[in-house]
Amino acid sequence: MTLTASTNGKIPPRERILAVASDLFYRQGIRAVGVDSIAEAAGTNKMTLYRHFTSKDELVAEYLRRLAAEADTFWDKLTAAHPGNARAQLLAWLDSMGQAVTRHDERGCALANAAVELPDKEHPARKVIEEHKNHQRQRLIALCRDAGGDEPEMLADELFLLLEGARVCAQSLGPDGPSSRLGRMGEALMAAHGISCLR
Amino acid sequence: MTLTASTNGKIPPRERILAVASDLFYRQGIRAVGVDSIAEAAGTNKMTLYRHFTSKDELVAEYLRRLAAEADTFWDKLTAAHPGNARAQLLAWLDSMGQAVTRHDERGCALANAAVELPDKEHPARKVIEEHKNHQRQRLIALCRDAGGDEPEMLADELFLLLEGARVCAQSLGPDGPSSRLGRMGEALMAAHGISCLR
DNA sequence: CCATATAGGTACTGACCGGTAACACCCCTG
DNA sequence: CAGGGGTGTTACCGGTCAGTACCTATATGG
Repeated sequence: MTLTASTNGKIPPRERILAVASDLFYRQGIRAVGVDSIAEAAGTNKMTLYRHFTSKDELVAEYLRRLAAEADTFWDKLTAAHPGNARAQLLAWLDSMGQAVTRHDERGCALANAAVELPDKEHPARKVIEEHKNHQRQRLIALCRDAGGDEPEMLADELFLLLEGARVCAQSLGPDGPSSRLGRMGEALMAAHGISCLR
Repeated sequence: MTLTASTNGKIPPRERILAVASDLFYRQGIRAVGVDSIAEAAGTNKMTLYRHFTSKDELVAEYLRRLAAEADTFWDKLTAAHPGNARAQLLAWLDSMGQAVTRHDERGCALANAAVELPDKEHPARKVIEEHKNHQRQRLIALCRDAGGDEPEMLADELFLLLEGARVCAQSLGPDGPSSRLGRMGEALMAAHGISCLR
């Protein structure tokens, strides 16, 4: 029926639902997407959806859990690509973020967006968001420390906030606004903390 | 009936509706708040609401317009408080933002949050958001230029993204996370661009 | 070949959504 | 006093929300 239903080869419904939900939640917003439309776009129905997820809130939490895991895998790849070279890892991370932020379909960090959409502290997604953001921050701090600059925690938080800002800014001023300068800003900050950015 | 209805002295319904809507939209999110609950909390009813606002979308746009105007007034006061002294204005701005970001009821920038909640480019709120963010950025650029640092546009965008990041980060990691360091980060950036931060 | 598990289909619930129609009211002004 | 604009009240519209009951179809594995 729907576009995505054609990719229904042997992928089990749970995966199809999650894939479709991820796309819709990210592009249109969590509250804007109903479970009916998710089920339909996944080429299944609401009953099957509720057999795999106890509630929409749980589906949202799982959607965010997947993204958090993907982000973590991305960090692992970054580490493996420049083994033992924290400075190179940091530069590669910055470069990737700079590119991601200027993509035209960029709608910011799905986790951060979810935090905006779901202010209720009891929502199951809140724990996922908080833990992931904390985890990312800690990895960044460790990276800055290993890269050998002074005040590594300060540098890490600067880069963290800068990225967070660039991703949200891209949604209001577009990918060609201040967000497009994220890479250069990050390098300037690294330099200011005594980490060379020469390749 | 409701708490806010007690402040119903001589304030016309349009103002009451806007005040209540601002509070609810900001705290709970735009999509999470229905027009019925706004009308009820404003001590009036849906009909009166629709006599003053053609649609919920228009009410949302007006809510954001008010906030944008308030922010502009705040800038004007800042300018008047330190006439002719751009450096002092910049420091005062930074100080205010640092304080705002660590407030416990902080839920970030209402305009930026609205951009997250309303991805539809046709929504009347989008224009308000885009214009306001652009305007704020330009004011910040002018201020950095007047303060006499080198690369004023770069500094302004750095501060801009840092603030945007701090406000969104406060929603995931709380007011005591990286956001609490906004002030010091901003001063470091100013110093890096050759603007003294001594009082 | 049968049993069980998983998936699809349909129809439904009760609540809420944004938005409107019709009518009574009250206060201010002419 | 008459009139009218702004307000309040109630009931309603069609649509959508999250979530469920019940039944059928298919596929897999003993």
